[in-house]
Amino acid sequence: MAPKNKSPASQKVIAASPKVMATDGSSPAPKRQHKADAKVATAPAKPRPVTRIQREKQDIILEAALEVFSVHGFRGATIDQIAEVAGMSKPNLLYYFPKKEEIHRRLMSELLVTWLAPLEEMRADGDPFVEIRSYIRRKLEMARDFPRQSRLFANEMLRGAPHIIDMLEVDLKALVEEKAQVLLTWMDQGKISRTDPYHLIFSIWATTQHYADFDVQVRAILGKGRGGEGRFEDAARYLEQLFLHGLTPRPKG
Amino acid sequence: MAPKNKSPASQKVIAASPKVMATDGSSPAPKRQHKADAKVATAPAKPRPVTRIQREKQDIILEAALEVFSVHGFRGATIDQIAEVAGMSKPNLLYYFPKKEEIHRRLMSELLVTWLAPLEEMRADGDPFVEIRSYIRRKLEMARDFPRQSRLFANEMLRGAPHIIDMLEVDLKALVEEKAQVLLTWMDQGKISRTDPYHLIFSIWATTQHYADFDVQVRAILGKGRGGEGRFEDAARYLEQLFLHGLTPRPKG
DNA sequence: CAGATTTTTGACCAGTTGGAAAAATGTTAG
DNA sequence: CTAACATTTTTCCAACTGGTCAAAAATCTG
Repeated sequence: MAPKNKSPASQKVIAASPKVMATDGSSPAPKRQHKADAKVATAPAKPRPVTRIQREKQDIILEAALEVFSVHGFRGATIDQIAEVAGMSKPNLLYYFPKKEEIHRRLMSELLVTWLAPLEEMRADGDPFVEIRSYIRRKLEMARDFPRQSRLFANEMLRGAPHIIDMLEVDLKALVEEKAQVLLTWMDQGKISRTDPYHLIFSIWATTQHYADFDVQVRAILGKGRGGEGRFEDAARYLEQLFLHGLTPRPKG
Repeated sequence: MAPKNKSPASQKVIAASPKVMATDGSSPAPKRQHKADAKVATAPAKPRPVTRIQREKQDIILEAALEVFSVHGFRGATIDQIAEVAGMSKPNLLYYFPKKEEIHRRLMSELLVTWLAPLEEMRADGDPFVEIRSYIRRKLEMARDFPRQSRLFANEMLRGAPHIIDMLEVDLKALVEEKAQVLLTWMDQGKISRTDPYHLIFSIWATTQHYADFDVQVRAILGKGRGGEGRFEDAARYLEQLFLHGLTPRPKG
């Protein structure tokens, strides 16, 4: 496997998700305009000022924002903090993201995409146990490799998900319903134990993300000995046993 | 300007935990002193009123603080917000808790006690399945009845638990180690499947608290139909199956 | 290279924040 | 009733907040 993680690698995480550009449509055109310059009727020939520098700086900012937002939440984080982590002045940061909320929105929409990817990969035509096992693995790897994203997500949930509630109710719900259907099919076929597919998915989310969101607690309890890097391997083994053993249909006895 | 009563039921939540009174060093109410005996040289006796009113107001403040801290976290919450929810002016609130941090600290230390109680109740001399099942039930009930406490705890974890890391590494760790030992004994006796007791406990925490911390997500996915009050019953049934079925030792064959 | 454009910076602002001080208003024991 | 103490309110403040703006600096054009 790839027992590597750490900050430098995770740097690209968010940007490395060119999948869908969800509901954000922010044209970062920091074009300075005078009041007199009203919008032209049809502006199709809008030059895209997305220069190299702009993209780089935006990535740096988003990375810094991830660092701060994931710890303090939206309200608790300050632009100054983010700017400092990003190594630039506050006005300079605001040149790229005129609003604090905009940074967060970008982060959230990009996050959702990467966050749902593992579940999307669960194939109906695969072997149930292999698929579920792989899904758990992938989720656990994300908790290990991208803990900040996990915490960012958790922070948003705790607040009631004001910025992404729509996406949850539409995209996420649809995806989960689809996969729940897959699980139900497997159950009907007797391939896995009959149980509630929704709560099954919830429990996989909960158990895997726990190792990112409650990392401090996990470490504190496991201590120096077992709290090291190996804890994810232990967790993987345990969760596999919990879910697969639990799902194994037992011959009536 | 009428301070509006919020949820009267939830008002007493924290105070309603008469369990242990932990680490908060509220010494047994020193009566009011007259100046006569106040001037004793060796009197380190701080004037600690703790009148009835004080206790009432403090409870109101703590309740309001729970409401706000559990949503916005420590940094994101403001004293003004808390004061408004508590139905008093900011300076008035500061009269009872001179520091914002102090409110949070109180909340956290009281929380830890109630939060660990369910695990403490898991008896080594009981039937393993009954004990584990009861533990899961209790934790789930707490997620259902005291979701704000759960979120307060989660918020603290996400930040790295700066205010309670010590307690985690000492009290919590000791408790978990004790109970892990109990679980190991049961495993040795062949009463439950052999597995990692620490991660087993983690997974119970994760799955149960999920229904409080990620409540928005759960509701969004289950929709109006199954997202109602019944979701906790469904969750209880599911989790019971997951853990107990998963732990049932199967006759080898 | 000049000129145009993009990026960065420093000064600044209005509103919010945690908190201090003190005056004003209860409350209560004697 | 009244002094002593408890509580509340009013006023204030310095630091911080998200954000603006024009000018300076850097970069990109031809």
